[in-house]
Amino acid sequence: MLDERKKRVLQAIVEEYIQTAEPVSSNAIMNCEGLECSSATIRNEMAELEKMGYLEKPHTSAGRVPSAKGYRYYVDELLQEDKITLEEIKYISEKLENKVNQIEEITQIASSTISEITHYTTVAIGPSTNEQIIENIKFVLLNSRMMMAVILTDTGLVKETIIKFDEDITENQVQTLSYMFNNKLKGQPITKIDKPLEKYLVDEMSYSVNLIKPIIEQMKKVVEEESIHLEGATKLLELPEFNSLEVAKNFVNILDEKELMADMLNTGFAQDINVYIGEENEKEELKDFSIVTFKHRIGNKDLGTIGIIGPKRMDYAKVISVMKYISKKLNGNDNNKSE
Amino acid sequence: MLDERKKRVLQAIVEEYIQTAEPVSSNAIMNCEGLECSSATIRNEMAELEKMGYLEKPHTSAGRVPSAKGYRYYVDELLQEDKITLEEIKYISEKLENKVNQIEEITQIASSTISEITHYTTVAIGPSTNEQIIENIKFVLLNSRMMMAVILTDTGLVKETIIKFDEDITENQVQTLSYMFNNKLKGQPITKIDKPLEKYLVDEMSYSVNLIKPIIEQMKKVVEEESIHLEGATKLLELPEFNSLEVAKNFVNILDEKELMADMLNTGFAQDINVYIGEENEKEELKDFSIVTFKHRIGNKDLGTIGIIGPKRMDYAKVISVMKYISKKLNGNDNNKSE
DNA sequence: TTTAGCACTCATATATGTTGATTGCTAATT
DNA sequence: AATTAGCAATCAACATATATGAGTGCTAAA
Repeated sequence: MLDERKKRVLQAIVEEYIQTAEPVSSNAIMNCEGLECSSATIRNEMAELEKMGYLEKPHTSAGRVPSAKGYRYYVDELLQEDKITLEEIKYISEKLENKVNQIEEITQIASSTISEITHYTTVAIGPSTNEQIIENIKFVLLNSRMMMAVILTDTGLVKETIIKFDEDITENQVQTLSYMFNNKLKGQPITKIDKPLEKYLVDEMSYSVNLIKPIIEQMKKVVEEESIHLEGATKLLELPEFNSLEVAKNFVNILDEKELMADMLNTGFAQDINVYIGEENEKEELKDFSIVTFKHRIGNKDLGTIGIIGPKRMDYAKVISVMKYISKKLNGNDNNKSE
Repeated sequence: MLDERKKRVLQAIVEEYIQTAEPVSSNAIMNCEGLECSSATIRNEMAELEKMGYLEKPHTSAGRVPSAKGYRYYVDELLQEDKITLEEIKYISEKLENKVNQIEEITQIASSTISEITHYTTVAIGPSTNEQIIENIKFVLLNSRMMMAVILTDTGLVKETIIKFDEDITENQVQTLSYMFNNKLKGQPITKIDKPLEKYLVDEMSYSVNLIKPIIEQMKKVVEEESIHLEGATKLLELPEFNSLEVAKNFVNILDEKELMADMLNTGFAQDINVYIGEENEKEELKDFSIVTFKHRIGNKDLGTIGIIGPKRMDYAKVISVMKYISKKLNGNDNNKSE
């Protein structure tokens, strides 16, 4: 357990470092609130905090920098969560309330709003489709060789795809297909669109392979697609820690790897808001970054995940308060009178 | 007009510089084909070429670098276009023939193929929708307050969007709407989906505003959306000229600006393949890059534009031959026996 | 327990020297 | 008249030395 003054020192250092990105010296925080003592005293405290693992020194004659443990302590114990302004609350409300009709888009809008306010990069991923239940399937004949399939799920998600055939099809065929597919799939999880179904329809129901195969394949493909959405990809490049070309390149490459992003968003959801600081990230590539994520859900329905990715010295107070607010708004339990 | 040896020298310098990204010295090209003379002679030629504006010197004791004028001369007069290998031809054919069914996707596939082969960044933009003619409109009732609209155009383009209503709608309403819209819009340019139409339907045909307004607005929106597709965005970052953080950041920021990209692809199409070298680009931001574009069209139907963006010292020979080949393949006049 | 004082450390900045690639010119050669 | 060898001059790039100063850690006094 840290005594009161050590907490103060740690907090001051974390906050100063978040702001300046420069190692913090004993002088720099001497005049901070609640620290009315000399730099020498602070140096002593700093030395102890370092021994306990909360701080690090880049080199002997530099100031101190928070360690992962330091950030963690700060986030868990010291953070003050009221760093969201009234203007921001207003802005968020506007953005979200305007467009509540597009269920797929809402996560993206939330994600871009977060990026705008925090100036970090955000990643949004749609709901993991394979947990969803098919509510309805529509087939629409477009022309003699093209059909559109529309899949509706219980979460309100809509996936649509165009299917092309090598032979002509008729409105009648589409009708019976539509009936058949709905009959087999309504109320079933979306993963039931698979090879066995194709086999069943061809072998047992004696539909033509040329007809069924493209339908199943295309629907399967579109259903499995994960839609990842990046916002503010270049924002981090403005930060001083990205002044090394090495790091900047690295970051851009990370963002390019969609799978990594998806993984990142899909790990562990113990709390409503999850914070991973530097080395706490499972992926090696992310160990220089901090990540804050939350799931957008209504009831127990997963509607997507939003993550923010920033430097280890990200402004946790702001990020977390913004995330909490948006999460509350999205997930419906908003009893906040913002206007 | 340049004499034969000057041409040789210019060509050697351009090609060497494209390969190495280092200023080219008189020694370096002494043993090039058709240049059996001493470095001193080459130096004399180089000095003259510089005076004429084809070459530049970064500083006194460095080699020469081609100027924009130099590249231009090279592209117009000296370039040999057979820099596409058999493997590449095979690869392209495979990629393109595999997926000729998705009309929207084809431009993107072509674009990603080009990026893979050339190792530059490519940008693809869909056909400019507002020239297209509506062939058919389908409305599909999804549930009591959601409808999907599908628009088919003469180029085979399909746009679809979900429309939500504030009041319940019936299958019957959708039927008459569908009839009405098709009646008014079939054979019309896509730009006819506009405010006057809304006004007409509401005022003259006495449809409910609550019904018509969301339909028109949403369809208008989806039709106007420009779909820009980037491929290999990080590839250029590997090139030595992007070793300056300044340039790298600048590049990433450029790619982020969708409008700029769209503009870039939509300027001037005098030739089938257009080459803009450095300062020749209208946009200030692009003056350190070269851009090669071509339009994907069948007959006089515009199906999209593909552009490649690379350093001024891009491998024009390769890029142009790949682009020409793909353009030929896409645009149908392929009388090349590749297999 | 706190703090003033001071020697020590070390990244950063600046100046200075060295190297080597490359040019441009001149004079000799073809 | 055109080509080429030879050589001084140039200058970025690298390496090395020197100075600066911000910041610490320790000691001893308050």
